[in-house]
Amino acid sequence: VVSWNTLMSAYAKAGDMGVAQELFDGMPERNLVSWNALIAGYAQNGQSEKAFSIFSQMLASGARPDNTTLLSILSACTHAHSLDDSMVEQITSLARSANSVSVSTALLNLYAKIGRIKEAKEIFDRIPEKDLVTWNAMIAAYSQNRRPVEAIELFRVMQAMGFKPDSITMVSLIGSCSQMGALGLGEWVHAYIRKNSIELDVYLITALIDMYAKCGNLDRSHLLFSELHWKDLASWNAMINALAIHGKGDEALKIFSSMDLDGVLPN
RNA sequence: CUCGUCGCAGGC
Repeated sequence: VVSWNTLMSAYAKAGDMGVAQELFDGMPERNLVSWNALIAGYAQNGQSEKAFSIFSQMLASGARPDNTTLLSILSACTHAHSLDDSMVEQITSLARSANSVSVSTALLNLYAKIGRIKEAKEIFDRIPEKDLVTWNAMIAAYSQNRRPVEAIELFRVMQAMGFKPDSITMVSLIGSCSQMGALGLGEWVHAYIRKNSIELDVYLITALIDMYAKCGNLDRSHLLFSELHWKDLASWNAMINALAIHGKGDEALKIFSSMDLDGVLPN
């Protein structure tokens, strides 16, 4: 079984769900991990509907879902294009009774993605042993729902409780500063990043490029962009948008035409 | 052997 599971999840990770499904169907025996690997595969490949239908088959077969199953299903819900309310209620009631930090964090994230921020915060408050991922998820929830003030307030609480933030925390904070047009605060966060040697990855640099542009400091955006060596689609878009905001359409077009020289295709 | 958190733009 273990070898079949390993093989199946290798195909799932490679995005070949056709083969993964065939392996699952042809297995001499299945265990919980087999179900979990198949569901996780569909969830990770954006085929949420398939993940749900395998999940129902799993329940019908008498297998008991564990926390890993719930995490994959919650992830499928979070990335689904459309969700009916009865599905959400069913999954969330299962997830609420799981009493696990990771399941609660995934549930919090689902509520946030569907705009039910109040419920997300309730889940967050009830998690006794919050870890870094939990804090990051809630701060991101506020940032993504355009509630920058609450995001920053929660970061203060996180600090007061002695948690060390990472680059993911910083991306949400910088995003909040962009939304508020708060240059001073943005510069403070940038200084905090340097002082605490937080890793500057593409995500964080892109957030900084966007923040400086939206807060009126285009030169800093330019500088960060030129120092960024592995630019991806989002970082190019951020820089093009930065120039556009400042009325520099000609420069934006120039940057746009150098994208393909860098091997990135515009969207 | 399977699992939770992050950026730009666009669409609506």
